[in-house]
Order: sequence, then structure tokens, then C-alpha cells
Amino acid sequence: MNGLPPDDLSPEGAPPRDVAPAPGARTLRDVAQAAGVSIGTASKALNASGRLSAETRAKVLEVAKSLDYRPNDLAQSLHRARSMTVGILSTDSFGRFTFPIVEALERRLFDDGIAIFMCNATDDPARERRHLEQLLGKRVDGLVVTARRADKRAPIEPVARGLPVVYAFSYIDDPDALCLLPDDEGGARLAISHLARLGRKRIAHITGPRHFEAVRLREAGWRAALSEAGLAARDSDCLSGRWSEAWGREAVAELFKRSRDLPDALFCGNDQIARGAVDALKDIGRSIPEDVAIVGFDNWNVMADATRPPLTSVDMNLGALGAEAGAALLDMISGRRLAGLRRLPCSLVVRASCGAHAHAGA
Amino acid sequence: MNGLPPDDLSPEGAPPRDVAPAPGARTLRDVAQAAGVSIGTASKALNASGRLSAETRAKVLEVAKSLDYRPNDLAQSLHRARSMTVGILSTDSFGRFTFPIVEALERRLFDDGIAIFMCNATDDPARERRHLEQLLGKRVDGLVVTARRADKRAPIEPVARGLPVVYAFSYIDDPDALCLLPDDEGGARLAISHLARLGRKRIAHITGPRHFEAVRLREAGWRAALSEAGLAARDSDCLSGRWSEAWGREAVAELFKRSRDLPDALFCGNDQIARGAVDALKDIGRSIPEDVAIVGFDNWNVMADATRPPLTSVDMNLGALGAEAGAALLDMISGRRLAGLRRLPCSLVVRASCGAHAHAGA
DNA sequence: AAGAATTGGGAAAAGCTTTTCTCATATTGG
DNA sequence: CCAATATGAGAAAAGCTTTTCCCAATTCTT
Repeated sequence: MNGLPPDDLSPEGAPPRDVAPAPGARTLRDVAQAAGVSIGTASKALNASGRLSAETRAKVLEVAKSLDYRPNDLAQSLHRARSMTVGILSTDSFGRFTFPIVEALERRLFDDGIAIFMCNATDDPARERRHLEQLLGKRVDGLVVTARRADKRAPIEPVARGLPVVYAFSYIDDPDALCLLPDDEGGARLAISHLARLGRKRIAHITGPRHFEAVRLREAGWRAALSEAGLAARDSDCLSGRWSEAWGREAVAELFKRSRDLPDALFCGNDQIARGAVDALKDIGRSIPEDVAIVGFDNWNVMADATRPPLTSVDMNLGALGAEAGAALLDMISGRRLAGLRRLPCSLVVRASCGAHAHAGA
Repeated sequence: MNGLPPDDLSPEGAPPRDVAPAPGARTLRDVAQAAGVSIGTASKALNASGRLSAETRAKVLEVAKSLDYRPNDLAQSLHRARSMTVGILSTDSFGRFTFPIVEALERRLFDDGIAIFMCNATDDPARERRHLEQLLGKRVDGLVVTARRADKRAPIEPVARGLPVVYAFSYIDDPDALCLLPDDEGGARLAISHLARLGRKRIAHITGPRHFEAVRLREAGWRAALSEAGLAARDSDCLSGRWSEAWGREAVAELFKRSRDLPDALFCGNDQIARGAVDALKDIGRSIPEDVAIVGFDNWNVMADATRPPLTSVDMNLGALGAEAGAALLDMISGRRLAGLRRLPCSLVVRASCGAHAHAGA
């Protein structure tokens, strides 16, 4: 009806189904031809640019629609020198922490028409390098580098080539790099001051391995907030171990084998440790939150909600971090120079384990 | 030293740092010019094609290296009509289940030089449609559609346009579509026959909501394997509820309030239910695995390992599923027609909760 | 040493869009 | 009725590679 090229008329006797209907996608030329105009005119009509009569415009649009035409981003990108893509490169495998970040990031960038390449280097520098090559070849407009745990890493090479890079939930030493991290220390302070406000006097800290910077920062927050609350921070009340429930149980056994001066609150380095601690406390007959109040870290729902009682926990707001990384990257892509290490605030999600008003939690 | 274009000599008096070193990436023309050959010759040299003298080849290669030249994938893709990209579209948000799939998929495709666009539609059909538009615009070579839970979904549109699509961990009704799913029934049989072999006589089943096909299939597997083992499958021994620990606890309370004919084994629909069941059993004084053996589903490490005793669990091998999806997609991209619903085998990961030789598990 | 056969490299088209410039037609003003 | 101005649309270049075809120069054959 509208000058369709004859290539989708199936041969007379062939079975009507199962013949791949479109050998390739339609091109602007197909549209122009079918509409009886030049390629340039068709382009202008579709992009609402140039000076064209309303009729011509409408005709082209109609034909384009009937042909299911869709501009070829590859050609557009080539022309504009802007690929409208961004790479996200995870040093180690994607995990529980990178998910919310990536999700929010993708959402933010998608709103600006940018698609993301997902690359997983799994702790293999050679692999990371190949991924980088691939992304540079694809002319990504920017890069987000992330990691499972917020620890210092080696800088990504292309910084030197002027490609915008944001380090999200990971950081490097270069002061010219933009690094986004949760405010671990602030998160810890949130937990401690909450407990102190509830009248707890002796707040111990069971946490993960000290080689994590996050562990050191949270410990610092614990100390600082304690002293601000007029409470003492004793070294023997800070136990560093693994990130597991088992460690939470062991640490509680350690802390509570003393006969006097027992903690009346526990701030745990993550929710798994907290859950282990809760189990161990119940095993030795302490009730929660009456005898011991507990606050965890990560606000990992499956853990926090399943614990009995449900865990009050510090949330790193990783979604906000991801969105912020996306916004910052967009800024950098449009020419702004952003740099420095930014710490984004955590928040406290109150459930029943700390003895505050437990909002009849789910 | 090798005919570099002068554009990276910074102006005499300008600060030497902070002047973006490369305004844009190098092009083949830059290389050709610097090497004193034509563009075509440079291309041949870099691609090891055509007939060229060894010197010319070496010269071009050297210049390319010194300029840090990297071919523009956009132009290559445009030329070859092959973008070397694939989209992965998640119906609902990416979660615990999609991760291993995506990870394995990405790895498999990366080995073939294909990068993946990650798109998250978050249960929003309009959003899904826009993502699809974007991917088609980018001329992806194929599409993987996935979901958080293996449930039937509406077909993706572009199937009609001849674009290869694989449904991974999700499926549609069309017999012409290729759908990859875990063999839930087989997984359940694995669990039950294992328990039966260990001498358990009354194996109950606590599972998730029946509107999940996986739930119905696992229940079917439970029934079938019981009868094959010569055991009875009573309806009252199969409890369907939520996917949570809380439900596991409730269901145990329900099952064990009877005074006689109590189950000596529990097959749970996922590891969270299993963990809840373990806790509840311990609360009523049953020991595991002596009194009651437990098998979970998902083999979710953080759950299975943290449970006391650690959970024996059915593993859906989602990594293998992702890799298989990648391989199948590659096949389809290279022209093969693949179709049908394929169920990939599960496996059983034995830990201490079922009373089998507990390999001194971690 | 002349003709034939290699050989090495260049020119140009194709792949798809966007955009600038130009030109022809139609319209308006005097 | 002629000149001047809008107006609508086309031609072509640019963006970057790959690939085919072709030509000039060298080498070999006899």
C-alpha cells in the first residue's frame, strides 16, 4: 500500500510461515524510497529538524511506522562520536552489594538514554584488561568501576585517555579520581548513638577482618560515638574476625564468658555476624533486646527480617550510591571535572532487636 | 618520532598537566597518515589480511601501537552488520537467582568477543518495551530474557523480527521459543531418593506458594520419588506457604503438633524454609539429623552453611544454565534454529543436615 | 631482453545517519 | 509583469572500517 519493497512477498508456493520476515532491519533508505523522498529529507522528517512541509513529514512518519523502521544506533553513534553506552566493570564478581548499585545506576542512566555494558572481571587482572579493551573499542562514553567490598584497588588505565570514570563502592589513591563510598564511620556512629540514647552503657563491637577499610572505619565510628556519649571504648570490647554467623557466635561466647561487666548492647559489623550473635545469646539464656540490644550492618533484608527478633541495622543506601554514581558520570560526560572521595550517608533501619519502638515489623 | 600528528603538543606556556591528552580516539586515518600508507593498507596490515610486504605491515603495526590505536567497534559493526553485543533483559529486578545466570552468561559470551547490555525492566511492561526499543536500536545480535522466578511470561516482541532470543529461567508458551529451566521435578526426586536411601520413611514437604510452577513441579517430584521408593505421599504431609523462614517455622509447628506418625525427614522448597524448619525443630527438642533429616533447595551458601547443622540442599546449577543459554544463543546467532523447553539437571549438595557422611563441612 | 606473472599498495564503494549547503520552485511585493 | 524573498527538498560530505577491484612496479621465464 505504501510502496513497500517487494522483498517480503514470499514466493508463490512456499509455506507462508517460517520464512524469516525481515532479512535485516529497515534502513533510512528503505523509508525514503518507500516515501518517495530523499534520504536526507527522510532523516529530517524523523528527527523533526530542517524545513519540511507538513505533508512530507507526515508521509515519511507514516511509512516509517508501517515499515517498523528504527534508526541504527551504530550509525548514529558513529556520526555523533557519542555511543550512548557506559561500561560497568566489576573487579570481583557481582554480588549482593553490587546489585543494588548496578540496578540504581542502570535506572539512572537509562533515563538519559544510555545503555550499560556489564563486565565482570572476577579478580583476574588479565580479564579486566581485556574487558577494558573491549569497552574502549566500543567507545563507551564513560566507565563505572565497582567491587564487592570497598577496598582500595589499582587505578583503571583509561583515566589517562580522558575517559570519564567513577569508582563506586571502590576507590583508588589518585586525588583526581572520583570515588563514591558509603560513610562507614557515620553509619557506625548512627548505630552507637541510637543505642546510647536507649540507655545502653556497655556497647561491644563484633566485626569483620581488619584488612577491610570499612572495618577500621566502623570501629573508629564506634569509638568516637562512644566517647561522645560519655562511654568508654575498651579494646577488649572490639572483636575482629570473619564476616560469618559462626564468627558472631564465637565472639559472643568470648565476650560473655566473663562473669561481670557484661555488654548490654552489641554493634555488629554485618547482619550475618549479628544473627550469629543473636543465636548465641539466646543459647546462653540472654533475651534480646531486654538483656542485650543488637544492631547489625548492611540491612540485608533476608537476614534482618528472619532473625528473631528482627534486626535493627545500618543501611548503606547503596541504591542512592548507584544513582549518584550515574548522575556524576553523566556530569563528567558532559564535560564537568569531578574528583575526590565522597562519602554518602548511611541510615539506620530500626527493627525490634534494639528495644526501640518496634513498629510491629513484618 | 614516527610522524605523530602535532595535536598532542601542548601549547608552549600552558600548564603541562590537565590538558586532556587525546581529544578523541585515534582513527585508522591517523595511523595510515603517520605510517605513510593509505587507509586500506593500514587496515590490511592490522587485520593480517591482503598482500602486504612484511616491512609495511610491521611499520603500520608499530605506528598503531605507538598511537595507542584501537579500531572503532561502532564502524566495524556498522560494516559487518553484526554488533557483537547481546541484550539481557530481566523482567523483574535482578536478584539472587539471576546473578549466577548472568555471570556465567557474560563469561561465555565474552569468550566469543560479545559484550552484554544489561537491562532491568522491574516488572514494568512500558519500561520493558522501552528497553527493547533501545536494544533493537543498538542492533543487538540476540537477546536473553530472564526473570527472578521461573514463571510463564508474555513473549518478547522481536521474536517476530527474526532476532534470536533465549528465555533463561523463564519461559513462554510458544513452542518455537527456546526456554531453559532447571529440572525442578528432577531436583526434588534427587532429594527424596537421597533421604529414602538413608532409611527415612516419612518425608514431608514444606514448600512455597503453589502459583509458582516450580512449587508444583517439586511437589510432583516429591510424590513420584516417594512412590518409587515404596513410600506413601500423604496430602497432609505437603504444606504450601511462603518462601520465608517464618513459614518454615510455622509449618513445622503444624506438622509436629500431631502426637504420632511424625515425619522423620523434611524436604523444603527453599533454604530459607529449611532454615526456619531447623530452628523450629530445635526449639521443640528434635535433633537434626538424628530425629529429623532436612534437605533444602537452592543451595544458597549463606543460608546453607550458616544453618546448624549445615543444610544439604538441591542446587539448580544456575551457572550451567547461564552458560548453556549463552552457548545456545551463539548457536542461534550463527543461524541454527533452536526451540523447545529444555530442563537442565539439578544436583544435590550434601552437608550435615541429612545425616549422610558429613564431610567435615566448613 | 621482451613478454608474462607476481607482488605490493592505492582508490573507492559500502554500511547508515546526520547536517550543511545549494538549488529550484512558488510566493509576495512593487 | 518583473524582481526579490521564502520555502521545500535534494546532493554530498563526514564519521570509521573493511573489502573488492585495479594498477604500477618488480621479478621471473625463455
